[in-house]
Amino acid sequence: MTLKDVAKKANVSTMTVSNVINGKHNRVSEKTIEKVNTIIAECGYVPNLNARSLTNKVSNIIQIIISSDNANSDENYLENPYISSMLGTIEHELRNNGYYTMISSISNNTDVTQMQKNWNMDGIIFLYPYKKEYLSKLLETSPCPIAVFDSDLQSNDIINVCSNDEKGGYLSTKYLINRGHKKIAFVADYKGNHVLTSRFNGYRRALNESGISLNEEFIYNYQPSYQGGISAGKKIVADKKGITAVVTTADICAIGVMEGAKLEGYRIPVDLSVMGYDNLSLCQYTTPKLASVSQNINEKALLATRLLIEKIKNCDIPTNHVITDVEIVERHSVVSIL
Amino acid sequence: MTLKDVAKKANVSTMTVSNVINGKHNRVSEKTIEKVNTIIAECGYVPNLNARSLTNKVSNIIQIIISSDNANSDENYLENPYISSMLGTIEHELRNNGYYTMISSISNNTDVTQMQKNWNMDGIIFLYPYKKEYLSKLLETSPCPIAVFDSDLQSNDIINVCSNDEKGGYLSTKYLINRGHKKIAFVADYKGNHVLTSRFNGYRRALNESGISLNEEFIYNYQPSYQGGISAGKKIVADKKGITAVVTTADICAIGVMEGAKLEGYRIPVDLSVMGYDNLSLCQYTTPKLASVSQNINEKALLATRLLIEKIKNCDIPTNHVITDVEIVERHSVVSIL
DNA sequence: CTGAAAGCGCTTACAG
DNA sequence: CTGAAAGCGCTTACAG
Repeated sequence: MTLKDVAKKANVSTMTVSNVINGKHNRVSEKTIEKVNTIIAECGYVPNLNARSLTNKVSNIIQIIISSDNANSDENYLENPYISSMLGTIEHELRNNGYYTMISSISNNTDVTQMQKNWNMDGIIFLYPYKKEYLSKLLETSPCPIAVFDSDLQSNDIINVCSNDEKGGYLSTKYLINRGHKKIAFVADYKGNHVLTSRFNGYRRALNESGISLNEEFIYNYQPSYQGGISAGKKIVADKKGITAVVTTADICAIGVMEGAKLEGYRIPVDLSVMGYDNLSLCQYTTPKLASVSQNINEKALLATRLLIEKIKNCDIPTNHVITDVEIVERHSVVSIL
Repeated sequence: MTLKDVAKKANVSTMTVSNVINGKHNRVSEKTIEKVNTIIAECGYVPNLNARSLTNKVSNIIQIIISSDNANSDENYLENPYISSMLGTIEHELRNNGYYTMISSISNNTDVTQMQKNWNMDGIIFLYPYKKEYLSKLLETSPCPIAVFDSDLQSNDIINVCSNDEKGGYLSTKYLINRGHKKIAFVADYKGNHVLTSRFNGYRRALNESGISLNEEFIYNYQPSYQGGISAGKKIVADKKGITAVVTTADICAIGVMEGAKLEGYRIPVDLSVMGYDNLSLCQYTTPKLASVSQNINEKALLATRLLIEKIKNCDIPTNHVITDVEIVERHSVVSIL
């Protein structure tokens, strides 16, 4: 069943059917519109979007790229709740705006342009911060708008929705200081990662502001993963430096820290207060429930999607760079020692 | 840059370029192949798949439908780790086989055929068990193979990968019985849901087999959600029926049961042993770590994807219906009272 | 081994 | 308000 078939049944030209379908009602008489619509409904005619894309050079498909600068391409990135939650929000918003969502989790630095050209994608959203160099190279040749999250690339040609990471680190640390903690550890190998470095800078600012001098010994250079957290937690107990609280950069790492410290005999939060980061739903299921910094993931995803759609439609948007706010979510993993 | 442009540069016909691209090397001389390939590489030519789909009536796009028979369409289904983990595995396998993945989370019983026709999708995978009636209606008109998980629809026209739910309920219950438990609760409003009913049947069989008679009072008809679990946990403590262990049908519910029982003063697992279901990564982060029934989600996803691909290519596959195995994953939420 | 013709299903631009 | 022509970029089927 094609346009032509419908046209034949309605005794009109294909153009008339096309105009009815595309709502160009000023070009067709009321009577014809009705006749054509009846036939369309009867036959269950559905337009072939491949053909439409071919003529229009516009596909209404948005490509979502999931990956990391991690070498391991066999990882299932969607098992990361941060990623999958974003994807869900983005897909929902795209669909509500008449766009189709194609996803592809690619290995490091694959050529995205190829797939973009394959399908005439209208836009691309990267679900992970990519290396600056990679993105800027991509930008040069990309025929469609691109959105990304938390990138350190400074460019007016890319939509970049960032979280206020410095503030996140600051609030997390401040929250502990306000409850009497002075010996506060920071767990993350932040060097070389601008997101983690920003969070570290917030940690430093909060200490500074309260007249607590930064102690290099309180910085634990472990990966912000569960295993990294466990190692850090154990080390913190073993070190016996009088640390009473920990700032982390990931919930999963904070959970590891609690686990590691428990394994060495600490009680949480009595002996050690712990702050997470991301406020994943996970936080409610641990014992004690984990206090965390919320990134408002859904807001980030929505903002990026809406800006992308606007840019596709108008080419021009007021701003490409947005910084979203963060906030503390209180739970039971922190104790006041005032 | 189109086929035509490449052809012009190479001084050959578009057909020759097309044959080179599609690897029909018996139709082109070695020399021509080389010449064409050089030019393709130079210009970075990428075929337009919209055009190809239009002629071939084959798009290489697989549609993944995410939804539930739940009315609430605003829910972010990808926040369900079971769903997102499956999606990740499926996308990975599709990509490795040259297929493109389009996702759409739709509200209840939307007409999927329309989108299928729109893009000439080669196949459809449903990430949630749909109502029998809906699926069988869809099957009648679908022009492409369909795969689904855990459906109660009996049909040879649909790929249906099911978990052995009866065995899951059985193993879970048996595991508790083997550790001396006799008063074992079952938490889930299983009636009307064939998956949960199968698990309940397994629970009943295990009891039967051990000469423990089924006590209707030990069946707690709560939703297998966190909140449902909390309510059940509280009720179990309040009821004072001497229940020492709980079989659930979802990890999240089991976590709720632990929480509810704790809130009423029980210690877990000393006062109450709890079994989860699904073996989500969540299980490792609770206190105590949650013993669970593993569904081998990745295996299910892989099986369905591979069968679908085979069916697309060959039209004929040995079997449409596969039942995957389940197994117990031991952790610390169960104590032996022998 | 090579290529001219016709067509996939749609839309733009134009003529009436 | 209506429609015949041409084209989007590719491939199948055929002729040489």
